[in-house]
Amino acid sequence: MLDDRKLAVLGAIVEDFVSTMEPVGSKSLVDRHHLDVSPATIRNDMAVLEEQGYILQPHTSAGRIPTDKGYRLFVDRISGIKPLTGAERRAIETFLAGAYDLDDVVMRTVRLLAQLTRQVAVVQYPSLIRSSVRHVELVPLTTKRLLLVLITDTGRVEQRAVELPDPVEDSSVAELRALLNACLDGKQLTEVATLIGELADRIHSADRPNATAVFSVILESLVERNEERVVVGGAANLAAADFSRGLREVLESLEEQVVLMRLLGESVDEQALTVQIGAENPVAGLRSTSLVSAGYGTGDRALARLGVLGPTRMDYPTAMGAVRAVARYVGQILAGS
Amino acid sequence: MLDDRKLAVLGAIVEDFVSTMEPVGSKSLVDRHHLDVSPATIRNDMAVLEEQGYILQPHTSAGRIPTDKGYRLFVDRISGIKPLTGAERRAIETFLAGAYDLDDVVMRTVRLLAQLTRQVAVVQYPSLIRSSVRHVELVPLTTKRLLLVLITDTGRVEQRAVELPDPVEDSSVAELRALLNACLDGKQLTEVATLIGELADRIHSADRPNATAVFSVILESLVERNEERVVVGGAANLAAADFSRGLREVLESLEEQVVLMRLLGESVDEQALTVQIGAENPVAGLRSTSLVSAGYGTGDRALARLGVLGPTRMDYPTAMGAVRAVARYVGQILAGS
DNA sequence: CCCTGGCACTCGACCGTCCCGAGTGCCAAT
DNA sequence: ATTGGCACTCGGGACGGTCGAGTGCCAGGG
Repeated sequence: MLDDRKLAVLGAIVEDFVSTMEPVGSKSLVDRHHLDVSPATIRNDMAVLEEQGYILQPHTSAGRIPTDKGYRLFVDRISGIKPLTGAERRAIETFLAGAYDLDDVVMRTVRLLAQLTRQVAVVQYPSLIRSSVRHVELVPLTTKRLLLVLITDTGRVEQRAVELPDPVEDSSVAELRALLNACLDGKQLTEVATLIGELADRIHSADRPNATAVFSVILESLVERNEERVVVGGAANLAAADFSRGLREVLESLEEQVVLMRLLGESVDEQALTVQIGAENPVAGLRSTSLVSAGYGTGDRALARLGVLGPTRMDYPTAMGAVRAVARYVGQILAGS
Repeated sequence: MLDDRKLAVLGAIVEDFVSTMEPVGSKSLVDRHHLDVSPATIRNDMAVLEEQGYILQPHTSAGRIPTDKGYRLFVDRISGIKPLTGAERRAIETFLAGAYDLDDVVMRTVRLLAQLTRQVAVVQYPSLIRSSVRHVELVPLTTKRLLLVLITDTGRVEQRAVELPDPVEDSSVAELRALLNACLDGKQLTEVATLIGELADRIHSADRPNATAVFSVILESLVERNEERVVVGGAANLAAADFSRGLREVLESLEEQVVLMRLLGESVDEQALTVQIGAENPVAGLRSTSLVSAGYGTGDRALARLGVLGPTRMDYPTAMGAVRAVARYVGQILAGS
């Protein structure tokens, strides 16, 4: 029911609208893209496309603009993924290779994506849940206060203060630290909860109040850190794509970690490149934006997601190319360090 | 040369313009504020004020708007600092009291300031330089890699990976850790550089390559971390105050840590409440914005600065009140923890 | 000397009108 | 199925007139 040519017409409309930001008419279509038919034919095709809901005209007797459904079809069946240029690949490589830190990797990735796509970049920290313990450290701050440092194999470091019910001596802190490391080292974070449960029974009753304080903080870190961090960058790019009124709404959404998690969290276990267009995404304030995202991680399991957010009228092929490439490189960097 | 009434007129102009965002004329002034003179008199005063550069008219035969110089005079001599309401004080207190972490304090402070003033909030992390060492921790990750954790008395935790030239055993790591803590504990960070210099001589020659690697990372952390972190929040509030074209510029500036440091760094050792208006501030992209900032810290020394950034036409008395109050509370929280 | 009322003037904002042109839908012809 | 022709629609820009807020100036009065 949708002709090859009609698809081509839709593709052309999307491309023209993305680059000019103006409704596109039958005349301008035929000479910009060398379709070998007359404007009248295009008009007929357009009428069909409109009837099916892929495009619409903002006012009578104006050009057409794609609807969300139109972009969806464009992404799924018409456009490809535009690979990066060699120069861009090299830029990514050198820029990311300079990172010395997980924080630094994430920060650089955000900047990179934002600059590459001229959109807003969002990068989620590698999920705690999917990684494993590399080391647990307990540092006495005062006699009634410890600092708990949890280091994962992805290089992420979580630190939390622990308030102790009883004063404690350095020797028993060392003991607890040794115990924790012996028990947790190398284990998946998902196992930690049960392991700690078993551990609790083996503590001398005198030390038990303090130990349980530490344990509960560890558990808190794991549960509550379901609110994983998402870093945003390149918000300035929103100013260029004028959402006249919606801009405030979008900026507000971008400042809410919870909202960002919901946005990215939709398909967290998929490694795949995903596009959420306009109203498809779960956040109300972002109904006029699209998200192109991909999972990244070491090997084949996805640790987290990253992507770019822009107006629905964004350059999908380019954005998809950039996101896919960056996700791969970040995965390599993480695996290599 | 500037009459009491002329000052009052300027004040009234600023207030009206801030609240209505429209040029204000002589007529509307006299009945909004009950000045007991005729519009004609006001007009004469306005002519003088304009001649002196405190106000200007955007087009002939329109109302007047304040210049940067006008706002400056307003802040310095006319307006006071508007104290917060009781409800606001309580809100600050309860909101900040819930923080369990330095990161959390900073995050909450940013949100608080942004919400209180409906402007963009900027909060600088407590300066490393001005704080002292509470603990140094070395954690072996592999035999050729350590994690260095540096904890300060303000609760700030810096972590850095150290690549070692030679493989190392746990025992010698423990030794080095003990040595570092014995030497550095409780010392001001400013002294650390010299202390480490002395320490280097006391190392067995076999361990020296590894030790110097650790030392150099410590020193790096101190020097390079002159780029202190600044956290920004409430950027959505910029959308309300329409900088039609400048918005992109402003958002870009807010994403550059270096720029923010320059902005706040102007007067870092002053505890005082400071207002930088329009072109007074050192950042080119922020020529149409003002910054109200104050130092905060424990006791009488300022650890860092926090403040709000908004269009030059902002409500200075309220902003100043909020910034001053929040700075005080944050200082208390930091001292108390 | 400072304030005031009056007056002529300016100019931006608003509104209605008009016109143009891009773009459409429909239809008959190929 | 495609095409050329044709009448139609409607948004946007140009033009012009009115309105009113606001100004500067000046002469008169406390």
